[in-house]
Amino acid sequence: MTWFQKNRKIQKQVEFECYFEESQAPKQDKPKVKEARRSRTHFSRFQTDILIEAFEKNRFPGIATREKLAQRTGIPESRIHIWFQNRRARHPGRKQATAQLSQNSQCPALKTTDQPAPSKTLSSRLSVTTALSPPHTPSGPLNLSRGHQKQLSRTTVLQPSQVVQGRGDGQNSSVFIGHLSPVVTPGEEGFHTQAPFCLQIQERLQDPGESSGSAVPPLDRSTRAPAVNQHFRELDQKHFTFLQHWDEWLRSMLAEWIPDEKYWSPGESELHPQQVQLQQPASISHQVDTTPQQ
DNA sequence: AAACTAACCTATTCAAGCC
DNA sequence: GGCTTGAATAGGTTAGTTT
Repeated sequence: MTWFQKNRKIQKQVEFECYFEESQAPKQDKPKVKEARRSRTHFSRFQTDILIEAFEKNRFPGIATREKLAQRTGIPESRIHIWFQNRRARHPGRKQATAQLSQNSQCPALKTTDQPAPSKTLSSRLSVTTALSPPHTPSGPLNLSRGHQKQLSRTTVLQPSQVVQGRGDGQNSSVFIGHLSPVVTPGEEGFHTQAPFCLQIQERLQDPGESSGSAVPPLDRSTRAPAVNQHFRELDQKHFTFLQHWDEWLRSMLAEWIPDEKYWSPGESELHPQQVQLQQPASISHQVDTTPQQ
């Protein structure tokens, strides 16, 4: 499908370029037959139920899951892919992400099952998300000296879906996928980070490369407070140490990038409660201490 | 390193089929 | 005719491969 899409695009371009030449030349009878649409697929109740069940578990199934679903339902994988695309578009969840973000100034990396699919609007906003290696990755510590600025300066504007879910094609292999995400928005006096930072943790799933619509609760400010999220208490010591190192590292990087502390410091006074309160998916809310540590 | 490619995404639109 | 929803398209991304 991708191949044909691209070739149609190229073909159109060629046709456009040749347009004037052809208009001069005698017309040849070359009827451009557009192939008929694929006939509408009718899903049975049984098939739909399976797909809906899968959708509720995971809005972004990877190829492995799609193929399993294809086997279970007898529907071609390509149709399942389309079905999930349409479903995501038409069942975005309770709230609109963009509205939510603009109102609550939340990190774009935050997304839960109940939140809508990430929108293009979001990526077109001035949302700068940096995806960086952690200071102590499972493969070893990261050298944070100034001599390694190249790595630090690698700033990428990511599609929210990629921030949140990673790739759906099985290419994420790390246990934790973290993103430092200061949401930078143009303000009257320059640029402002709207939240200190958000850290998205994604646990290894049954299919290691696969993403899930249900995000693990983000590391919020409470990780710096005595009342540590229950969720993180449950992490083993190794992972927790890793997170602590990361937290420190992120703040050191912020201090370096944005020397003016008022733009990123988690100082209590600058933050509006709305900016601190983090959304928790209903399914895990019982595990997490969501009380803002004001 | 740059170009290319595959796979993925969202947003939008078209259109079949049901009521 | 309106609504739901599968299919198609446009335009974007990342990551892996090739040149």
